[in-house]
Amino acid sequence: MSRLGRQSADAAQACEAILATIRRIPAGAVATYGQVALEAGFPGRARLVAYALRHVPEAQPVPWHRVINAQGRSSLSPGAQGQGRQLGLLAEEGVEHRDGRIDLRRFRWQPRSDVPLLD
DNA sequence: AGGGTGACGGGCC
DNA sequence: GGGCCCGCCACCC
Repeated sequence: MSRLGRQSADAAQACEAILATIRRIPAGAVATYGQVALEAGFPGRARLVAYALRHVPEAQPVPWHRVINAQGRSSLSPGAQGQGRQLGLLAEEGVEHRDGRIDLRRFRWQPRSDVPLLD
């Protein structure tokens, strides 16, 4: 198992579900922590997403930079290694920001909402 | 066994 | 718009 440190089997399983959800976020879109939690089956547990993200090995193919907070901002520490890095990666994917703020109305990931529900 | 700490968020004011 | 408070809960002293 990819057990990071010592964490409960429960938490490890939750993290996997969360990372799997994050992998579904397409380039050019972003999702909030709360949104990922909900989509992964853990409504109201945004902090669990933060926890999962904190422990993602860099080598792993998880688009961590596509997860931002509900204010449309990076929750990483200010600086080139934190917010700058995340905003840079997002910019490469076409996600624009004004003074570090991303317009969620434009770039929020909308899982399967594109499915036309014809009446 | 307690208390503190978060890559959070919603509700209020 | 911004700030505060409180719920959340896994982990770490």
